[in-house]
Amino acid sequence: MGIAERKEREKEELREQILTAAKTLFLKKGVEKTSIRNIADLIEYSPGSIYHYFKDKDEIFYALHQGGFQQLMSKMVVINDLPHPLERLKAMGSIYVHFALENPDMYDLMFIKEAPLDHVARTKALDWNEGEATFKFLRSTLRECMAQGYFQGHDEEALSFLIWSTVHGMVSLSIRRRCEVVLADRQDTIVKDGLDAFFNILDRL
Amino acid sequence: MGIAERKEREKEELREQILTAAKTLFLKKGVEKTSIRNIADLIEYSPGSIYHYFKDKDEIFYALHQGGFQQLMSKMVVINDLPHPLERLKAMGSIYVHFALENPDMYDLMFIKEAPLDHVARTKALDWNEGEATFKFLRSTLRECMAQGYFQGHDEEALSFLIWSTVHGMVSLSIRRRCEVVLADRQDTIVKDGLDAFFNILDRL
DNA sequence: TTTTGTTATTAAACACTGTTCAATTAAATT
DNA sequence: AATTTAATTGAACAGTGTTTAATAACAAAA
Repeated sequence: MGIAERKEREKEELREQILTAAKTLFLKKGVEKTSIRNIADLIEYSPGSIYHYFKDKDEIFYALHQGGFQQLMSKMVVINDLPHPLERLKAMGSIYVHFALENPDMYDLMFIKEAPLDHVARTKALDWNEGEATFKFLRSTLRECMAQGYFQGHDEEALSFLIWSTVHGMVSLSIRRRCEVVLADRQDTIVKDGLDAFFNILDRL
Repeated sequence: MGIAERKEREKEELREQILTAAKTLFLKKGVEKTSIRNIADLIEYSPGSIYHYFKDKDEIFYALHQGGFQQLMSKMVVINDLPHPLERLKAMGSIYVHFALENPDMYDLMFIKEAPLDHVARTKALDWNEGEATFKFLRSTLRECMAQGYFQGHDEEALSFLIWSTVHGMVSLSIRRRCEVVLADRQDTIVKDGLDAFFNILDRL
């Protein structure tokens, strides 16, 4: 039955086409200003066709945001070369921040926008695998730090959340332009300076 | 010329009516799902009328978000009773977090959504008075801490940004539902636990 | 009191949006 | 060649923010 497989392959191909078109447009204009009709125009199909491949607009951006997590995770692998867990933890922070500042729209989709999580909530899928894997990676690294005597007396889960919040807070204030006016003079360096200050504190903890 | 004044007053009244209608709807349905027509319906005017009082939709929500800052600032005054600057700093953090969790939609508008800052950018008003005042308040409190010997060797501005980022990170991850699945079992307490862990670190710094 | 000028208000229109659906076309199976 | 299945379409629906020409309301001047 090679035909069914070819059809399956063709269907997957168009699905991929829709996704890359959506990504191109969203990186250029943002999620809100990327319409189904825009995507349809770019791949030269009618708007209605899109709905044979995706349930709705949110599903498209949920699929896109999954790719973002793969991208982020692939950048994380380099930390395996670092033997010291605290160095690994700090390297993770650097990679996270750099990823966010280099791919602000993707980061926005992954951690700030409500669209992908709305989709998770609506499909009653109680898990958000992409985000969970990333958080578990942080937790296990922190656990290794604690096993070596760092951060004694702290709750591992709460501290993981606190660390995540700190880096997320810095980049999301930057991405959503809350620094531009409040810290206008050192706009470009404030996130890096904040991260350095954070690392300093982690070292002294 | 009492007539001109009365007209001015009437105009201001309708402006206020639009604002309260917008606030009611936005707290019930969110910014995106609150339309100009919804607001017009509620105050029993035509949609076009709104545009005699506000340039566009963003200007309405910019005005609303200003009210949010007044609300937040009014809650901050109680810290004046605390003589110790570090206690004041921690109290500020608590108030900030509580405000965010009790008024998630307003916090969203003030610190997460792009709408109000888009308005700032478009009107070429290089300052965002509301946000700046709040940040300056944090900075001055931190400066007092440092004057009393706390946080030695740190850059005051960078540390202010780091502290702001930490509390903002926690509440924004919570508001945008990134905790729900990743930390499902302690959803309700994780922000409080994170804040406690943060205070612990500040004490030991 | 009537005319003039200003301001407020409106309905209608424009160009969009996400989404649904009946009709059409295309392709594979019988 | 006829039938079934799947893909694609254009049109429609109900909504969006915003603009604009016409109208109504009202104060000031003649």
